[in-house]
Amino acid sequence: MNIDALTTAQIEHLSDKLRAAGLRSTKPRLALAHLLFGKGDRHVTAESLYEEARAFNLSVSQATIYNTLNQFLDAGLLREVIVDHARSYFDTNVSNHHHFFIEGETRLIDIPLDQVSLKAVPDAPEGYELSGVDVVIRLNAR
Amino acid sequence: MNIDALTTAQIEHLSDKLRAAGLRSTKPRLALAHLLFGKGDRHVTAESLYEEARAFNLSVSQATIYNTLNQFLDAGLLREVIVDHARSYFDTNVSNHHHFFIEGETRLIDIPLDQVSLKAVPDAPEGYELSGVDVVIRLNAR
DNA sequence: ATGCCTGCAAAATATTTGCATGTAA
DNA sequence: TTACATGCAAATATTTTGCAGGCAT
Repeated sequence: MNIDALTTAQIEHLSDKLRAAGLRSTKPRLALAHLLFGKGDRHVTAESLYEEARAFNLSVSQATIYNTLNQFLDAGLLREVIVDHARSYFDTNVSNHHHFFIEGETRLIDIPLDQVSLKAVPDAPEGYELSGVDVVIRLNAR
Repeated sequence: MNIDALTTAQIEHLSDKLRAAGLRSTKPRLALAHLLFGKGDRHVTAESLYEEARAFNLSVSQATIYNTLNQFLDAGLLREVIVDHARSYFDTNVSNHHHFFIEGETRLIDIPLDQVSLKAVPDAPEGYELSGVDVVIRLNAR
């Protein structure tokens, strides 16, 4: 399986998505966009995406993986989830929701927003404005 | 100001705390414990504690700062707060509570537990057990 | 005396960046 | 053609670790 197996319609769709985000449609970006957005919501790390890319017969450098993830992030195509100081996680689901994080594994699970809403959000301190609320529920294997 | 300015009572108190945690009472640990626990709840990074230690006329290496923070963490004297992949934060308040994090600054603010409790905590997926719930409210300067 | 601590420097890890080359528009 | 992308390697930043010497118990 590789990028040449994609249909013209798939490529057009991804190209449009990239251009709508202000990014040029290039082969590495198309392939990474396909991996990221082609099969529903998912979570990746730079490393997991790099390995997937190679399995997809795409020769991208790690720098391009990082650069692409950061560009997609800036463009609002991805969301970053900070749960582990060892590694950055990226979520293709950019809507408001929260996460389970399994300690010791490299794995996140989405929690729909309605299953974990807050009773009340405290006011931001004077001079600051709220930019986001992240809830992380940490799990251990039983 | 340096560690020799501490009273015998202060030193005894900190020594007891260290020994109760299963750690030997050494000069670097006493001084760091004084900085960490001597003035109410606070948040530090390895770097901020390192600078404070030097201002306190304590010559500790960065390795000792990191090792000590990790030992205190393992002993339950500190809690780690994961909000930023650039750096680790340690909180001397180990009770259940949440945080404001100011984007672009190196600063955390505690939120008392009763100001931000969840309506409901979702069940852990089969095979896992809940280990903690972290709420981070991100702020930007207005 | 023994085992835990510490400092120093080197290693390990994740991520970013400079620069020359390549490619989309 | 021109500006943006990419690959490679080197740089950066944080944290961890190996080892020799020091200190608490």
